[in-house]
Amino acid sequence: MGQTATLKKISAQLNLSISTVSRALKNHPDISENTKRKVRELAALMEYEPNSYAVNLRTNKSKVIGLIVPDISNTFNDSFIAAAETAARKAGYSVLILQSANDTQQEADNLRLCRHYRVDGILISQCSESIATGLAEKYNDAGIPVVFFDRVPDSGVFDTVCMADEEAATIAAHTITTYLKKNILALFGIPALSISRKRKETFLKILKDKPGIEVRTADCADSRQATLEVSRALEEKQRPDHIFCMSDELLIGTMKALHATNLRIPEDITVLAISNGLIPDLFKPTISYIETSGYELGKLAMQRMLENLENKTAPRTILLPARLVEGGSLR
Amino acid sequence: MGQTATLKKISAQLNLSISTVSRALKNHPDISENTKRKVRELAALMEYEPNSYAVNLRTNKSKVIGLIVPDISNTFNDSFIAAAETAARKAGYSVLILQSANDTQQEADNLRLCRHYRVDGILISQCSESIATGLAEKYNDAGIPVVFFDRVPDSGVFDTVCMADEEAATIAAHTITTYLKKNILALFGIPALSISRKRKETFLKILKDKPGIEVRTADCADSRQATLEVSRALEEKQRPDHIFCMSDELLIGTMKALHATNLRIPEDITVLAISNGLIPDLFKPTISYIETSGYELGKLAMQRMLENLENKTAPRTILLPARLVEGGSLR
DNA sequence: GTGAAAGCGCTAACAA
DNA sequence: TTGTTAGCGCTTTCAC
Repeated sequence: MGQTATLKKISAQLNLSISTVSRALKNHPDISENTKRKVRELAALMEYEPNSYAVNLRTNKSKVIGLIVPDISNTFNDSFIAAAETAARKAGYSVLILQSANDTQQEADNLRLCRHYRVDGILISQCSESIATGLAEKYNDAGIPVVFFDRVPDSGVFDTVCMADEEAATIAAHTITTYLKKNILALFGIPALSISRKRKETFLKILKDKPGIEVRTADCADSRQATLEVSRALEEKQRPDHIFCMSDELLIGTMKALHATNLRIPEDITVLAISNGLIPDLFKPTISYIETSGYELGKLAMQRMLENLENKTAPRTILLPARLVEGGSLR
Repeated sequence: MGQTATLKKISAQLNLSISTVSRALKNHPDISENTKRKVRELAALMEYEPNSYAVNLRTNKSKVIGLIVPDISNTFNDSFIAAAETAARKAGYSVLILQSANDTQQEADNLRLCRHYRVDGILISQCSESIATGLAEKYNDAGIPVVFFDRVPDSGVFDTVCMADEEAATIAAHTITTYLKKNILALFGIPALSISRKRKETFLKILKDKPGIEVRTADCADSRQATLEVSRALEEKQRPDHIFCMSDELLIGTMKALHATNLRIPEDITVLAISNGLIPDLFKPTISYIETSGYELGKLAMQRMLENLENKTAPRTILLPARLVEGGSLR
């Protein structure tokens, strides 16, 4: 590390004690203006930067927030991260980002790393339901706030920030009745996640007893599987006249399948997605979508975290309202 | 923080000294198997996790690598980050991700934060040319390796990992002669960045003296501006028969403009981009592109960083070879 | 207005 | 094989 400036070195140069220098840099009222000036000047010259490790060891505050996501490279997660980082920075916090790669073991490792780095709080979008939830309780008890976002656990005992899933699914279902669609293919994510289950249940409940509406659903692990499911459905004699995708990933898979056909949107088939907003705009016509803004969610989640860091309050469930953004894929 | 386990607490419970416990957990040969077993059991029970701040203060190694990017939410950067994080994790490092938001001041702040957190190394995609470069020299001198990626400085005195820009631009130019294109619109990023300049210069040099080829270029700050430039060019009486985009962002802007017309790809106009690979596949037909894999680059850059951390060697310039991925947008 | 000293949790040289 | 001790850089109480 070469010659890093420390309080000791500064104090030696100025013939002052370490504590005086420390106080001077903190603008402590006890210290004379003259001393403060001298200290500050030398500190600037030597490019003094407090050693966070010493500070944290002493104060037991790391000013770091752990952010655990299943995967960074995902238009939703990355805009979430971008917003969260910005909000944290404003409050003097940094963000340690950890990927779980949809792996339960790695998710547990990440929680361990958060302990290792003594993070002040944890923001997590869980990949496995059980593990994270179990550990979260302990962290909360230990005074480390845990805020779940996007992929949140079901029970109401944790702080959660996510889309209004029921509302979004309701909008999606109502669109179908509004546009008089008859033959629906609806794609959802893996049912292990509460976010998938919630959206699917609500969606189906509303359409269930509607006469003359045929709904077929598929649980897709990824975009590739969505392509497969859509291609298969399109080959059947009663092909869908409407496809609903609960995420960007599934929309991408769907469009790949549609592009392989000559079907026109919206004349021959209509499409609706739940999306972060970038992807749907790339198609012609643009795809109508129900917005889930990673950016907004990131801002909200970090705000909630900072609140908890201020003083821990009772768990709250924060829902980001859903809204329909009209593209050209409905008719 | 409640009751965090520490060496002290463990040693008290077992009537051992702190150092014995420390050594036992490190599997030091001096310690008896019996003691090791007892210590490990209690440590597991108490969920002991070494306090990284104490460790780092003592060892002067943080096991953290600072990763500074202009912006996280960008398909290139996020796949880079994902790959870099994975590679770092395997080597026992964590990654502190900092955004510069294309702001020189914030970039300088991020470098300060890296000092504050005493990161072991810095990976940076710079947003301003001068600042980062100046500081990097100092860090390197202080024994903190700095590796530039993607948006790298020109001079050969730093470690850099990026695409083979000249090669990519060469491929792009040759495609034009191969397909007998006559009227080219070529979009580049802001010229303040060496990556833009390099690609543009090479591209133009090759096409310069080719008879019968008309090249028009535009420097675009973002996707919106690309849309504008393309729309404008398409309205002219001598409209382009080929558009080249040096990035995904510019491709998105270009396609938005093309979607607003009735021009068919590739019959009426052809398109080629330099891209990370996700975006071009969303269109119909898919867009041909010269691949710049954020994922590959992230892996390479982190490998180079780890090498430097092992033992610092002379700066090296690592280039990721370019390759053309054929879609349906050329003819 | 300034200094001395203790201690955060850990490692490692030295002692026993 | 285990214990003692010093010290990493900082904050903070207490003393002067």
